[in-house]
Amino acid sequence: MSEAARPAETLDSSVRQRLLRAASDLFAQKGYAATTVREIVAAVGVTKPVLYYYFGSKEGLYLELMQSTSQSFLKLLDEPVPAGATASQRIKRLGELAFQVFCEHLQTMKIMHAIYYGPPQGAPFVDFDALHQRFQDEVLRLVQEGMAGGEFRVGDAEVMTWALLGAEHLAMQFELCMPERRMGLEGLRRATDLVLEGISTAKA
Amino acid sequence: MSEAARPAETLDSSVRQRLLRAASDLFAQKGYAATTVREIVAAVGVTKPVLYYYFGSKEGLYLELMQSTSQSFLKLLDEPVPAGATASQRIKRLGELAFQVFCEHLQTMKIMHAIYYGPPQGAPFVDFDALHQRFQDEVLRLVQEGMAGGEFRVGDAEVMTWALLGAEHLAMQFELCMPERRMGLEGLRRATDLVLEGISTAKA
DNA sequence: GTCTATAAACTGATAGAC
DNA sequence: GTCTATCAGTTTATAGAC
Repeated sequence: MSEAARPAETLDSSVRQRLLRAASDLFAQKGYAATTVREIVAAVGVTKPVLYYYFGSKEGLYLELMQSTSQSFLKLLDEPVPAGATASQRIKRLGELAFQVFCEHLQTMKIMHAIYYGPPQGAPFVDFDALHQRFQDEVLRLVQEGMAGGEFRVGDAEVMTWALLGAEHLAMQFELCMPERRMGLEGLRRATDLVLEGISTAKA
Repeated sequence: MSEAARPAETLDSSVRQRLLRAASDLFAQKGYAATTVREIVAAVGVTKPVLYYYFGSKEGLYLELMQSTSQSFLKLLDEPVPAGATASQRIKRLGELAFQVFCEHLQTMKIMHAIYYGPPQGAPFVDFDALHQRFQDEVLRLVQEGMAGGEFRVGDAEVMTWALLGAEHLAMQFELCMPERRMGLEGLRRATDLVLEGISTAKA
């Protein structure tokens, strides 16, 4: 509708976007249950019906946050890879893109982690495991591909996947909880390279 | 007093221990804030004053759980290593012991993660970062030791540490959230070996 | 001291005017 | 699209009986 016709700048500062932003900040800081609809709308400077107009409910707003972030990750899996890329390059590319999406949605990732590791807080169920599994499967597939193509040493592809995902998860956790000592994209690259060198047939 | 003189079996099933166990189960399942003192004592079959006698408060009980688990981890850092052990062997040993402690205190670790990643829930502050940092520092030290001794390739010891810790963290996260697909101690060993082989000068 | 009954406050959510 | 006004359900606090 008219919303789609707006320039991008207007969209980013739209009430809808500002509500999403305020909610993600508050949910991340205080938790889903402890954050009230009143606080969210007050932070944006609008009234409650505006929130219900856009999202139907507090749960709807939460789900919008979760699903939009999940979609950003899932999109990475369907993106076309550069022609002629090696398995190593594809693994690195996927890992880096996922890390960037993670950083762009840092507040939402904080909420996800809090719900995932902690009590549900009354928030509607979201299948975080499935998302994680999709990614793990894709990395496993890429490792098996590289192994079949002679790029990686013959071995247990699952163990190699664990080593690769471990670096990824650690980089994400640092970003979330210890930003002052974070690995950053560059640290993730170097740790991933280290693992990839270890499983590669070619010697650096 | 008399408590110290009791045989170990009696200690494990003492009211104090049963309170700790019940509290860790409830905190892990429902969160610290949502768990009432009433529920804890009801689960053990005692009255509230019993809890206040042993721990002073709900906070005191919580801190006892956190500190006893933290101590189990910190003890690993001070334990004497087998004479003549290589850096690889020391790293593997530390990682495996830490993983075992993690599994033994699984419920408490669940609480730690919930507090660490989520809202404080009114729980008293515990410096989880410091504990994590102590471990990371120790692994880094061992990597540097191995590098100085020619056991590991010359490179960025911090990056190597990240790769090693990544596998450890992933194994712990699986144990916590996806026990049905867990790496287990054996998976951790193999992933750690993979990384260690990659940074070793000796070829397997 | 402990329990129950009730009141006050706050929650997510809605109706209807503009 | 946004507002004012208000809903019903829940939690929280407290007063008062036991």
